[in-house]
Amino acid sequence: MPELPEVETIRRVLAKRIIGKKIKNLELSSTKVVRTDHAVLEQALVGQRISRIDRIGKLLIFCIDGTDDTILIHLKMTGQLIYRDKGSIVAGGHSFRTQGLKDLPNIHTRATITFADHSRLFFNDMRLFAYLELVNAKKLKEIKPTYGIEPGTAAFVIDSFRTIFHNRKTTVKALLLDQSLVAGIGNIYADESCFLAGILPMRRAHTLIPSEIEKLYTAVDEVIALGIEKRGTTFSSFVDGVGKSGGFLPFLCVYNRTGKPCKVCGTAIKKTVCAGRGTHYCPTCQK
DNA sequence: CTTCTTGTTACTGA
DNA sequence: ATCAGTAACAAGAA
Repeated sequence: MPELPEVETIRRVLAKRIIGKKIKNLELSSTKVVRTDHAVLEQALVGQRISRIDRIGKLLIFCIDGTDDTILIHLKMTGQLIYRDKGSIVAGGHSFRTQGLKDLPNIHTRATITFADHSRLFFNDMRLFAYLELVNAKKLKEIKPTYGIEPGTAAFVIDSFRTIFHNRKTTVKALLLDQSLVAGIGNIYADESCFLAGILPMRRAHTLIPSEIEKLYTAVDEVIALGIEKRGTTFSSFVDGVGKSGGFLPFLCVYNRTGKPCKVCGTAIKKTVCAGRGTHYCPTCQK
């Protein structure tokens, strides 16, 4: 489940490796993962270079040098972007079915970009939720305002956070997961933020007193920053831009720790459903 | 076999 | 009209 820290980790790893490289070839699957017509994509990409990689929330934006067109990639739940140098590519010759998933391409590879130096970028997705799409500057401009304030940016200020919680009857968790309000938080970091703030995720947002909103604001900022520093959480399928696991798993306090002792007070971590998602919390530390 | 997993959206109902 | 809650999507693990 790549969330902001995982997507940012991928962005940083890939930026170091693919920016400025000439795109030589594209291999695209006919699944719905590739949303743009193949011929149109080839026309836009082959012979061009990626000038920069941006990110809004969990959405990656690959800018194409010399044009206003961009490639959007959303990994959704099981998407992966893995870069391989020329020498590390496993030679073909055996079928995908008998091939290990660490070999690339594999059965889940939906797009492959080959650069002029023979290095490659693989876009994998086990389920077919992730997508790759070519959009022009006008369309991208329309997408941007659909995202809310983002932890780690100048727009992430306490006043905006207060406004989000003002008069909202829904749960704290639902607000944190709403990308149009706060961009980049998913199930893992929502639960972890609530734990750090000492607030139950199922609390109604308007019942939070000012000091609680401040605590949650700080908690979100800190959890996301630490997540980025530890290069994301590998819980199921996340790997960074070169296939490495993230390092945040040992820092999780509640997510996927049902029944295990709270790291602060020793109480067994509980799990319930909130905002339609598995929700983990410490019944003692969180009020 | 059933149940559970999640990011986003479309739909439902109040 | 607005807002909140949930089913659906998909495919694999347990």
